[in-house]
Amino acid sequence: MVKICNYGFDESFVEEHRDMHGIAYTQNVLSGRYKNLILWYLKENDRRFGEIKKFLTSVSQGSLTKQLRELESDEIITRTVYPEVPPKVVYGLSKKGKDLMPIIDMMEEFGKKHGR
Amino acid sequence: MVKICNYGFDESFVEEHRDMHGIAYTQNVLSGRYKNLILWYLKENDRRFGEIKKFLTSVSQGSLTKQLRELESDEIITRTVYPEVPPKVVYGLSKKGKDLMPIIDMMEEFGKKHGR
DNA sequence: CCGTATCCATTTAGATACTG
DNA sequence: CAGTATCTAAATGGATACGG
Repeated sequence: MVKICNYGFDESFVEEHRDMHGIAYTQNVLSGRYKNLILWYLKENDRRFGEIKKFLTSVSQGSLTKQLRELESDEIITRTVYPEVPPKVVYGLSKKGKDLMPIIDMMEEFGKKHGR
Repeated sequence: MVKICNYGFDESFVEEHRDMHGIAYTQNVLSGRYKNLILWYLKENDRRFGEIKKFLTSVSQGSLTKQLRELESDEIITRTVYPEVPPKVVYGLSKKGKDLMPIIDMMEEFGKKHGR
């Protein structure tokens, strides 16, 4: 399938499904092993790369970088580099990312209610 | 990583992150290329296998079956077989699945607002 | 400290053929 | 009609080594 729009559905599919365009987009933004957890963690505070890595005990550095880059390019999170030695990089929610928080909250609620 | 609880995080991780147990569970339930779209489609009406397949123009039969089986085993959807010839199988939202609808709605809304 | 690059393992999905 | 079985392709994530 040829991808357009960075969210995994081809042109004709999107054309035929204008109605559900939105849900496909959001699914793509959130698709990724750790993205929900990262956003949940950023909800309370901005965090440094190392903090996030430590929080997600089992993620590899490469995978974490990839997920953060995707969230950044989707403009869900911001990335601020402090030109120090050693370097310091802080991640935080963008305005768009904050718009996502009600969804994160409801996912948390649903899981709390129905998860084992 | 050893999987427990069918949602991709190992025992020690879950133990250390009781707080966010819920979000990990929900992410797992919704993870899958077409699950959001299927749920969105079932929101209005119960649907037959063939209808869903036709709606998701690009999904293969095997993939669709897999996604439906997962949603069924997570008790998000119900599957009703009518013993006719030719067979008729109808999928619908369970009570738990209906609990998911506010999340689906908000995802749709977010995407409508922010997606290109 | 916070990455990138490379390679490899696992997971997930599509294509095709066949069946009650 | 609504599957199952098998094979293959693609996407995703982990491990390791190295760099500014």
